[in-house]
Amino acid sequence: MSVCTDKSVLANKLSAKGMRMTSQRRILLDVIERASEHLHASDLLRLAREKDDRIDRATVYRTLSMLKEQGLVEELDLLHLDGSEHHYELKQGRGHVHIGCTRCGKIFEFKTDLVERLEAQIADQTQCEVDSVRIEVSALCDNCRQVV
Amino acid sequence: MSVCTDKSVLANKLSAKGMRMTSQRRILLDVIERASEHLHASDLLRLAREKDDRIDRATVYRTLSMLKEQGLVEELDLLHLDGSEHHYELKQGRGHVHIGCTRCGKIFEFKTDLVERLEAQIADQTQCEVDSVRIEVSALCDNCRQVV
DNA sequence: GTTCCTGCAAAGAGTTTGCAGTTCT
DNA sequence: AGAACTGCAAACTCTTTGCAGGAAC
Repeated sequence: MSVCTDKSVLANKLSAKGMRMTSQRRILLDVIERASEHLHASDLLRLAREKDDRIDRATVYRTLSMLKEQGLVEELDLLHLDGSEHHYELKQGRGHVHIGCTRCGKIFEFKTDLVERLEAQIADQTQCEVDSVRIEVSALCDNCRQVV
Repeated sequence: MSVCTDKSVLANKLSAKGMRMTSQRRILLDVIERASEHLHASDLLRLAREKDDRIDRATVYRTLSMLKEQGLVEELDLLHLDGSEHHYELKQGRGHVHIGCTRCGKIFEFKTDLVERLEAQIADQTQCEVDSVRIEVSALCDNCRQVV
């Protein structure tokens, strides 16, 4: 696991927004950017502590909340397939859907233009100004269908 | 507020599934069926206690969890616009989306055939067997757009 | 030098569980 | 009679907050 020296994309964005950069934040941002899965707060805490074991839970929650406010990460529930934690991922282009398997708990991403179309419909038929769209599907995945 | 004597639709469905009917469940089912809004557990407890003040929190949670398992109610998060409670609604035909206003917290329902189409796409392009689709949109509603 | 951020510890919400007694079928 | 359900109380998980010291700008 590499030490994080260079400024990450997130760190640059945050600095640009005038937020302070601290060693804790640098570590947390790095973990979030490298994450291959959807992290929840306790994952993030554990991974961050591998780099600095004095990082506190409170810092993790405060950082996540700040990143959410700045529009850099998105909060998901992923259908609470494992407990009631929140999950976080880098804010991406819209157009993707999370499919969670109710049996094995695995999360799959599915890309579709229907999300954009949904936004267009809402803009068209309501007076609402859409901020974000969260689509979570519970399903039985290929593997689990064969096992059952 | 009327006393609930007749068997409700939910009660019939549950009996048909071989679940036991108790006075507590009858009250809870009645509240859920009459609800005009998306209830959370504490709403349900409060409303149920208007009819029988000995009903316990644990019974509410156990009943909700049973109804969820039986596929009669659906759990929503409604974007956690007010805290991190779960919300519940009667399981309906799919095709509807929840739009939550980030400013006033009000929840709007929006009907669209895109949900069905999404399911069709998933069935078509993945090996997953869809169980349910939850779409939650955060937005600024008409009223709040004018105020800001 | 001021403002913001941090760790610590404690509190808070929301939910779940073990148990002994009660109710349903 | 037997299984399922209930209230009570305690526990548990996830998250937030107040505070005093420390780091960033």
